[in-house]
Amino acid sequence: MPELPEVEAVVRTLRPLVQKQRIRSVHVLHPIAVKPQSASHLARFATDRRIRCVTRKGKYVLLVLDRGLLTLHFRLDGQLLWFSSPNEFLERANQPKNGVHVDVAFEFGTGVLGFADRRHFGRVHAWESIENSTGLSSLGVDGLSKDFTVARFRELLSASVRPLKDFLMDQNRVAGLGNIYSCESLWHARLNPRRRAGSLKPHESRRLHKAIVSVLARALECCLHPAPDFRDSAWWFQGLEKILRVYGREGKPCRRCRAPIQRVVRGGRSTYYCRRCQK
DNA sequence: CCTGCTACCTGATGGC
DNA sequence: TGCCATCAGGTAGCAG
Repeated sequence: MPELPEVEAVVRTLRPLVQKQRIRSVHVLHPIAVKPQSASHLARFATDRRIRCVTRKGKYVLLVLDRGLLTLHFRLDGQLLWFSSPNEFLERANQPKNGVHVDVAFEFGTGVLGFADRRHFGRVHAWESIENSTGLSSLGVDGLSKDFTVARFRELLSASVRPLKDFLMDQNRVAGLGNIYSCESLWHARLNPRRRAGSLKPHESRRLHKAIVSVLARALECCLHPAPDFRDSAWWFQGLEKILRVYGREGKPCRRCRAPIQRVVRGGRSTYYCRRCQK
């Protein structure tokens, strides 16, 4: 459940389920999901704590407790599941027949929240404070926040010599963009992914800022309708493909100028762009 | 400090 | 059908 809009939609769905609830118990079924922390640390930390609020920073979900906080990160394939009772959880989770996969579960008075990721990339961590988490504390300005202004964005761009694509993927500059929405933003802004961040003219950085904001807002709208369904393990965001203009369209005509879309690979990640109209 | 590369895992898909 | 290669929406950790 990767990029910022998807995570935001998850947070909004999760909030009414667990906010103000007390965590009765914690079950770590696959300890790899809490690495490099330990199952006992997470259990000790979270058991009997109340969730003060559910929020988000970049692609991290934050469960702020009455003391400390938990972070959930879905990486590539993680998702949340909701079971209406401990009984339902026991019957459905990690059963050999038709079982849904669960790595970590939090039991509440109203139901059980499962964190699932069969690929075991996703993580659940416990922290005394945000500052204690290197990943969290170094995050840049959130792409959906009010602090993401053109002026701030220009400052960040001018301080970097990296290619725009790498710059946008760097969570420590602007937090929340991943591979898909980086490609999409660059396409909307008509900018070549290889351009150096610091080389943008003022009108170009304004264009890119506007593109990022609108791409994220549009995707979020899409992610909220319909809202995530944690009861259905097969559920996934619908209709995102119809808002994508360039991602995944290698060889197909650019929706602006009809030139074929290029795919280039770096570090195992694909970048899609139009050679003709992204300069 | 910055940058670039690899490891971490599993499942789906497509070519032969 | 089976086998193999490739691909997947991400980040931490490391070397240079």
